[in-house]
Amino acid sequence: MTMETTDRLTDGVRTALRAAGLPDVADCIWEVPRQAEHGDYASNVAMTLAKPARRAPRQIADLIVAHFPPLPEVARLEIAGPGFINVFLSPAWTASAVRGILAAGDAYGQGERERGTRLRLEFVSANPTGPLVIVNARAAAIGDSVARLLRAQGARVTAEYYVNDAGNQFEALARSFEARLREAVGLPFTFPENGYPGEYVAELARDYLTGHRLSTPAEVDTHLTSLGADPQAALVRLGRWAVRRIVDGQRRVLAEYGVEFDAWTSEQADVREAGLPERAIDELTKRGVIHEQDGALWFRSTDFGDDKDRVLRKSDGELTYFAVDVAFYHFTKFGAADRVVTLLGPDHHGYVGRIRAAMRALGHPPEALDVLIVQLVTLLRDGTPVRMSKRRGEFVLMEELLEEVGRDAARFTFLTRRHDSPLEFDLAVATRQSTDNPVYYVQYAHARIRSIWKQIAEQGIAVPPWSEVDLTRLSLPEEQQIIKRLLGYPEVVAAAAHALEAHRIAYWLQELAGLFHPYYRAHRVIQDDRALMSARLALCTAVGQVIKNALGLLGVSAPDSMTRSEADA
RNA sequence: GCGCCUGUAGCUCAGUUGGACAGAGCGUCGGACUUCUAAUCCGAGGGUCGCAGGUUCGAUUCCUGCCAGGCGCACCA
Repeated sequence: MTMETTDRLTDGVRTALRAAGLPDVADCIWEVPRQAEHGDYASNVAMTLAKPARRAPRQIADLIVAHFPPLPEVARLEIAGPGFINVFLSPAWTASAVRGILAAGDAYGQGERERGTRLRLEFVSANPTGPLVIVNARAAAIGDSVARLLRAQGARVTAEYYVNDAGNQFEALARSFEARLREAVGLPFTFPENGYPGEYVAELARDYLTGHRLSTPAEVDTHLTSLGADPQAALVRLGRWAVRRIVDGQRRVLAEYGVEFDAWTSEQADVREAGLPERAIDELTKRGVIHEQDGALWFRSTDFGDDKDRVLRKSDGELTYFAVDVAFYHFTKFGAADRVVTLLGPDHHGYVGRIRAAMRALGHPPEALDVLIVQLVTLLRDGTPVRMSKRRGEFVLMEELLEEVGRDAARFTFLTRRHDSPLEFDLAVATRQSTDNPVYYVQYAHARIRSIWKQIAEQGIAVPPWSEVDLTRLSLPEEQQIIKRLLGYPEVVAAAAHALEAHRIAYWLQELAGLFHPYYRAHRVIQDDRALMSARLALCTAVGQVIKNALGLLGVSAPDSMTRSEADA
């Protein structure tokens, strides 16, 4: 793997600093200036050194430039403004860099910043009480892309889905399910007050009856009493059946979406029945941060930055959800990982403080836990919000979204917003197969490049191996600009992974496509000047490769051709 | 009342962990198809970066206050 250009520039600066007898810097920020006159890279290192070196920024910049070692990629250095060092790359070197991109292929853009990190990434984790809805699709798109980004940086990522198959919500589902079973055959029933009224529970009940060959009230009555020694045990068995079916449905939709999880952790089986909450309480007790009050067991989370102390075991003897979560985070997550990332909905953000407090109390470094809040999605149909009411069981399902807009458009659209920002998802726009829809703009660039190759093959044109192609023919300003863009890609991936922000890739892709399309229209690749053709072909192939790699990080396909459907033709 | 998030072009949003005249897409207006796919391209117009202070050589970015919107503040999950 060749070193990044910016790393080599940083080495150059440090060499110059040593030679000039100036203090060293740990790192050196290289940014790509907005304006071409400011060069290809610019650094403010001279300004940051002004204080420790007790010299004027421009004077330091002069010394750095004077002592900078010759590098093949650097054409010249300039000092500008208050002390910026502007780097101008050599066009010949830039052009030759295309070869490196082509050689790296699918691996281009991967890095080592998270090499060896064991990372546990939890996302979606919808309650197993109903099908996935649109906000889950957003979390799935973001979480899966963050997982891909981190893997591209060498992290060993476990994508985890936590199934809350215990507690009040589980019980409400089980009671709803039982009521629907009785209702289906005409037995008397009372629908639970906090139950799940959605039609899917009734559907599930009908499936259950069919599967168990039950049709008459008498059969159902006998069956229900045969399920367990007491009504509670029977209810639990019914509930488990319903949860299994619902979770299977969630898993299926996620798989269609291209999202696979490595771990499906069950609150009931993997945390509660494994006795982890009790062990967590023991550990906290040993650390002296537990006290009893009013018959309940409290964790003194205020000692660790929380607003108020939190109950772990209620006065009725039951564990709180928090106690279970502390165990889940401490044993299951941190037991198998150095770093933990969780995506949560905005309704849970008040919860983050106490989990952080508990992890600090248990000795986990605060920076090892990241919580990303994924904001809500407002669904629009032709500009007007689609009303959703969970209480009435009315919401837009994730599978309906997939059916209507497709996997690529859905995922890409979710990744055009920062996770922290509320999202308006306009179905009309996401469905439209046109310019409005950035995913097609990017995919089209890839398809156009593949199409050039198709032409090459059809016309029987021979293309020499890249090692024999004279890349210095790539001298147009547009070509230089595109190559420099491609060279910045690994840094964008690294930064996106570090910030846990997949949307940066989506924006970067749109900008790359925005450079490619005008170039493609203005300059022909296939032409009589075969040397120039080969050089341009190398560039286009590199662009296609990087688009494919970047779309891969978003879980979006890179098609060889675009076929517009009749409706929008 | 307390806490978190958000406030950037008509709309939806970026803004590279404090940098050099503030960006994109859509929408509006005007143009370009005998060409490797026009799902494309070219051009024009559009802004007191919510408001007011502060830190800094330098602030859309950091700090404080205020205004507006969203969400959360259980011995619920």
